[in-house]
Amino acid sequence: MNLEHSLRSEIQKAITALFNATIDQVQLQPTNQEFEGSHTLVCFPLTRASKLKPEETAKAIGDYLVQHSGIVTRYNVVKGFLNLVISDRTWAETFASIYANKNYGSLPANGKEIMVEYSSPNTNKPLHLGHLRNNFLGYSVAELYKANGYNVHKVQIINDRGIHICKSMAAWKLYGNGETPQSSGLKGDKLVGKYYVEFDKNYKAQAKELQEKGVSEAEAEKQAPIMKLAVDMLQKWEAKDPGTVQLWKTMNGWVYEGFDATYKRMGVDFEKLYYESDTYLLGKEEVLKGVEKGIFFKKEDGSVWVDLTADGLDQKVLLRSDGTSVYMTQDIGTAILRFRDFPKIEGQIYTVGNEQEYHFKVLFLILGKLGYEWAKKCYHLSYGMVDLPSGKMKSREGTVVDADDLMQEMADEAERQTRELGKIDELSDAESKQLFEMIGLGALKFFLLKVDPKKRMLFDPNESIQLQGFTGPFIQYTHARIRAILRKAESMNIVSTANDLKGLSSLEPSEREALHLLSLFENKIREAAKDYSPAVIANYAYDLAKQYNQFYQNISIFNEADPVKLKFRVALSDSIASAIKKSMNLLGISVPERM
RNA sequence: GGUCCGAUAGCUCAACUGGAUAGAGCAUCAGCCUUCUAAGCUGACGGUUCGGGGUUCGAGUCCCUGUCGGAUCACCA
Repeated sequence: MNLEHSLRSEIQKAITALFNATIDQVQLQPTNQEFEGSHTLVCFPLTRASKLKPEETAKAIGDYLVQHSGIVTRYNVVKGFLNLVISDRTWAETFASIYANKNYGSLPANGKEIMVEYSSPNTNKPLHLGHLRNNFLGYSVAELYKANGYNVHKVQIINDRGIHICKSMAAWKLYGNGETPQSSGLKGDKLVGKYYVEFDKNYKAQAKELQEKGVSEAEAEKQAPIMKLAVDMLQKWEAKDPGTVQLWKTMNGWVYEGFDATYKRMGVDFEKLYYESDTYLLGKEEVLKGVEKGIFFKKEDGSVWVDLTADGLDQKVLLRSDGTSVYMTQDIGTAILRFRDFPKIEGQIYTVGNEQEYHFKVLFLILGKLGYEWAKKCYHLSYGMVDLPSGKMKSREGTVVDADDLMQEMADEAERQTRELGKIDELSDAESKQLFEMIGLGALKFFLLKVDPKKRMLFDPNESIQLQGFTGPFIQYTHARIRAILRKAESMNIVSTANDLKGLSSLEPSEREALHLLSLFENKIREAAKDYSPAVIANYAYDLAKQYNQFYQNISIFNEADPVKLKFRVALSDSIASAIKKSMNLLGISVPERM
């Protein structure tokens, strides 16, 4: 039984009976704290049907509901707002049905499939803070769709080819002396990243030197020997030169090993990986087909373009005059390949930063022009940049926050603060370590996910390691607290069944509030997926935990003499712990048994 | 310059998509551990929702306009 549905239908009945009208949009909202009640009907829009003043309309509906619905016990009217008080018996029934439903918080399978792309790094540099937001977001949105009944495929596209990786390769060849992750003790992605920096340093020095000799800036940038080497390697790679391909494979291999370790610690996973080196040729084919069909056009120099002026955009290049593909070409190929691999998906969600909004607008238009119906179901989950207190992250200024380092710092800080509180003496070393990791990552993920994804956000390191207030650890702590209650109940052999709870006669305000929040869980799961926003769940989990703590503070569970109330309180605690756990799991965060 | 985002308490963020006296956390101050975990709870302080017009029963939310930030408009990815 869904309380809100029942209430809405009772209100409809009342409107029909009283005013002989049907209203498609019943405006129901939570009641403000200062008034009695939980649900409020906004009556202003109903005055046209009722032909009464808002207050009179509210009163009429209120009276009707009290007399006929069996849900509402009393009401009050403030201006045009009808504040409804739900009977405790109804609350008890609502809770009994939630408690009996083991799958509460997961909607039934809907037979639909969807694909979520996230992460999608370049292979020349280690992952950083921006990737963390991307990964946590993508992972969470995928989990949200699962909870909404979808079959979800998590994928990424790895940008494994192009000039960027050739730069690392060139620098390694020149200065590497055969260094490997094994010989250096460096993580593979870090090692390759080191040579990317090395490239940049030498490149700049060489270009500067040339300029001092009187070469123009543009020319110097082309003439720098290390750049020539990188470009040469790119051409050799495209020509499948064995030595170059071998080095490319080796260095990318190092990067993947490094990434795997980072992904593992982040707790994200992928069903299938796509590599641009595999998809760019397909994209090229599709573009050439498009030229034949007259969807795209070729210029005299041989370059291929799409004309999007009719859509209010520009002309956009799809193949260079030398016939090589650009970023867009690859993305066309990747998209098509994915729908071949997973024919049942209805669409794709691309988790990519908002600096690429224009790119995806163009991509979806092109796919539509190529005749793919599913282009309409492709969505760019565009998220804002992560700024530091000092401003944007800039690799040149060394302000990039490394993903591995950050996760380690969070775990260390969690350890420091946990030890200081001294509550975990009975845990083994291994358990403790696991707990620090859970808390540190929980804090980090929650910090990055609690903000609306669309908005740019500020990452303040000092604030992110906070474990009090609106944070992941606060919620984890609440869960651990409830688990302690449940362990005690178990040891006292207190077992609650949905049937026991029907005899419940009255509720305390804090119980009613907690129960009300609990009843909103599935709505929140729908809303979060619809808006592609884990922040909805983060806020919900926080509200729920906060409300539980208030209940916990006000009411002593085990001092209750009435056995039905005692059982109810244990059962309510159980259901809330479970909702907290599921919510946090939707964010990719685990919750501990004790902390 | 064109297009698209954003601006809410000292700071970081909410506000159920047009509803009531705009809410949390942090910070500051004052209370609460003999009780189920004080990573908690209660209270105080804190607002011209960037400025100016408009739409209507009602605007932080919609429209116009100005200011300030950001992104984007490559034969880069």
